[in-house]
Amino acid sequence: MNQACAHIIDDDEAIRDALQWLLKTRAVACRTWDSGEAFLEAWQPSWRGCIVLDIRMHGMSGLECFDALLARGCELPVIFITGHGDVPMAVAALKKGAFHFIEKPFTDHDLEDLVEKALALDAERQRAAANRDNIEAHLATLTQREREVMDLILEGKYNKVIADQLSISMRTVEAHRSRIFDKMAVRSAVELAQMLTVLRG
Amino acid sequence: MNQACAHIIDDDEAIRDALQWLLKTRAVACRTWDSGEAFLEAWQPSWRGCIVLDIRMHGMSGLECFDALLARGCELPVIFITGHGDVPMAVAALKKGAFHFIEKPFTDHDLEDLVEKALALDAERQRAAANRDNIEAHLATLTQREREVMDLILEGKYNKVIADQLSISMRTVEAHRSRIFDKMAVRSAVELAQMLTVLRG
DNA sequence: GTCGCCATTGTGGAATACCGCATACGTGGA
DNA sequence: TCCACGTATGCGGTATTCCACAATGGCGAC
Repeated sequence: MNQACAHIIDDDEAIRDALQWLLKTRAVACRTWDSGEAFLEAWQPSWRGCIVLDIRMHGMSGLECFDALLARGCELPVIFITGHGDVPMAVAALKKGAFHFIEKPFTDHDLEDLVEKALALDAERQRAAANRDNIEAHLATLTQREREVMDLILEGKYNKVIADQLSISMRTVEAHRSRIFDKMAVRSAVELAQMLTVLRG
Repeated sequence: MNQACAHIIDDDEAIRDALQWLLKTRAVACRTWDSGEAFLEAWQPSWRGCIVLDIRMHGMSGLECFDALLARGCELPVIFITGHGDVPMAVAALKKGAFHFIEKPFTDHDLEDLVEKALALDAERQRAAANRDNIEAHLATLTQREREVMDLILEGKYNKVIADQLSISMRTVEAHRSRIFDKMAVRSAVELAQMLTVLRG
């Protein structure tokens, strides 16, 4: 399930099948869901790809499903499909972060194009997230004390000042500093600073 | 003209007057324009505030005006106003970066609220831009050579390595380094790195 | 209990950064 | 022409970093 995959959520089986067939001919992996509830129950944060979400469904609407996903931290690009145009709805969805909002009828090409772009966006986001995860994994190996020392290093303070501030000896600060650079796989405080501003910026 | 100001662009004088009156009662400074062309000719990059832009106008349409503004680097939040709902148009405008897309009829409160939020967004952007401008102003005082040395410092290299790479002596690198810190108003390479990652991140 | 991890401190020395002062050359403007 | 500025270099001294090695006490896991 770590494969990028277009999730088609629609309560109309005929449409699910049609979309799935369309995307499969374009070599896009698909998975279909017959309701927002079903998708929400199954969804895992590690999933990649995008979501094609029908607005009007029995039970939970597409918009409700979207809201629930956002609340759970799902960042998959969402392409909304709707039968009848509604500008305020489209505006609200996009301002909340939806990827696109398209009205029926649309051409095969329209949807293929949208799905491809959504998948590309997600791939790009995943690359950025992988960077952050990697840095955070390094950070996680630091002990509490090492993190305190690191914070002070990142303020550009001398070991001497850090030692005073933490009421420990300079030697200890040096030992921490050395281990920090080692664990974070950097050679200088400058590299460390750049690494972490990527994380926070 | 450095005052935040809501620019109302509409070829219907009655609407211009109505919107202007509405916003003025809310203590929002306004300026009105009877065409996209007129606004485009007058617009200056230093202007702050937001734009309320009618879609359908004689001559240049609101969307054309928007495209032209984007091409010129205008980043003012744009609130589109349209008489007849058109989802694809709204989606396209928002994906290009428009702030909002609202259909007539709307209530006074709707527009007041949108304009206030757009102004707040612009104010926030201006704060961030002021930061960047400040840093760039410092950067601009650096000589060519100093910038080269700075780039190498930001790669975490020792003065010795920098000297080798630029085929100059370590002493000279030290001199540059000192002036760089002085001009950039920082005390350490770490601060410099953080300053510049803010600029680039 | 023993082992490993963490925080702590220490020694001593080599490498590097940081600072003020002085000098020199070329270029462009007053 | 003289002055300001950017670039480049050097000296001497102090502060700081970086490194390898060694050691102690606390704490949780096996």
